Amino acid sequence: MKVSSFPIFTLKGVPSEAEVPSHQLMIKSGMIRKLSSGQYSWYPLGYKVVKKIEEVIRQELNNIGCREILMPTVQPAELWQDSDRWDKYGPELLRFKDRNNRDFCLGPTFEEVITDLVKNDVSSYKNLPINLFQISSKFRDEIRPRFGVMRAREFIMKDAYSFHESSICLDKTYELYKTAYKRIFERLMLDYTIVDADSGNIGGDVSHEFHIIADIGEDDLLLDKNMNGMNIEIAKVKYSEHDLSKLIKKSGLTHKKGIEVGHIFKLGQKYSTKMGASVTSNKSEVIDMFMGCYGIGVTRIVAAAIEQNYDDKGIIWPSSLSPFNAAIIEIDGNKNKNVRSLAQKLYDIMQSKKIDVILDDRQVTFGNKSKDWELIGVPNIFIIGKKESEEQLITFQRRADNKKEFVKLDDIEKLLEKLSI
RNA sequence: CGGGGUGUAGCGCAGCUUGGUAGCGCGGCUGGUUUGGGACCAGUAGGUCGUAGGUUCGAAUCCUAUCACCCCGACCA
Repeated sequence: MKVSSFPIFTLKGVPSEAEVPSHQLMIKSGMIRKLSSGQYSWYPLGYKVVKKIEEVIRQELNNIGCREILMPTVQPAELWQDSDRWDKYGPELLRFKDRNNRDFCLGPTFEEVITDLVKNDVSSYKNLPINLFQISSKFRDEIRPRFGVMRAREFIMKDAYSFHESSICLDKTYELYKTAYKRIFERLMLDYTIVDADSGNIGGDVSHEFHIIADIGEDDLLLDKNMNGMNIEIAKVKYSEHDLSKLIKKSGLTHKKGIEVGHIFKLGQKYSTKMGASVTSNKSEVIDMFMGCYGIGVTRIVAAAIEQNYDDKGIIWPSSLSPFNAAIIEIDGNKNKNVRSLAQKLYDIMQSKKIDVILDDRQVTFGNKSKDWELIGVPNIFIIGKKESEEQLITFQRRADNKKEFVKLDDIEKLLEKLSI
């Protein structure tokens, strides 16, 4: 792609409303713009990162037999009344009426809709287990939206649901998701940990949270040397205040801040019983289905990843998340034909190798382009100016350490292979 | 919802104390010179001063109400 057809909107300054690094950098690099409190539009640059995360999730869930669906964002109140959550969920459930005065809400989560969906089509144990997921916008009228997309009111979440005839089958599937989640966060190259958690509003008895460790995290975690542990919420329930501080001292637990990016629950029969989602077993018994649900905060991961990967110049994307694998900066390409043709040549080579590359063909000075791509955080930057074009060289800058080196054009394919981008 | 704070040009801000009809930097546009680290010169466009009401001859400035946004707490991916 070329910048002439891929608009980027970097800023020199940053709006005063952004406090944490990820929020500032996302605005400054032009990934997002605020529409209203907790609501953001995604420009191509930011949305590409979202898509990369979605694709990893999609692949790993498909690998465990989970299939993608899409459900409506606007949900009828009746379903929520069936599950008893219409009254229990609280004001973060945004409610409104349609023209016929019927009550609706914007979906913050989809247990009701999916249970209703599946119960109408599944009546035999022979159809189970079933695993379905969607990646879609959720709306929660948060008490206090914060830190940009970190805690937004409208956000993209992957939510998966499983249905079983027995708790044993649910247990097995739950472990399957846990493994898939580990693979997802490893592929995204993020520093994460898994903790025992409180299942909160969603319900159920067993749950684990996946956290990205970061100072601005909103959750308090107690972790041992192997980074295993629990959310402090759970610890408070399990132990008294006194026992807790004793336990922390004795077992050498450390207190870290985490950003919750994934949460898996064993729901059991909570929703199936309330909503009448049952199947007939091989012994002709009617059984309420056992359910699990499994969430990943897609847009939150974008912010969390930046919190773990930035310096004073900007974002430093892990290759798994970067909107582009490589950026080519041409210096004065509008006037210098040799520069332009060398840049085009490198661009063609990369395209033929299926490298996701952006060529900066704007009519701005080198300093502007350089600052922009360092800010945007593309891991591999290639610079072509007068010197390079005369000597058939390319300057290669690695964003991680900003070191530059000359590479002969003849050696460029070797370099690209070495970088495996 | 409680506490704190901010609303003036696309962004960052000054002006408000002590009322006199809006300014600076960045950005934008035009022309020219530039292009290896956010260039320079000249010109130019852009503002219901968050909104409504009040006080006054006169309000960005004083008063009242209201809205929006940000930060600290309780909720969550």
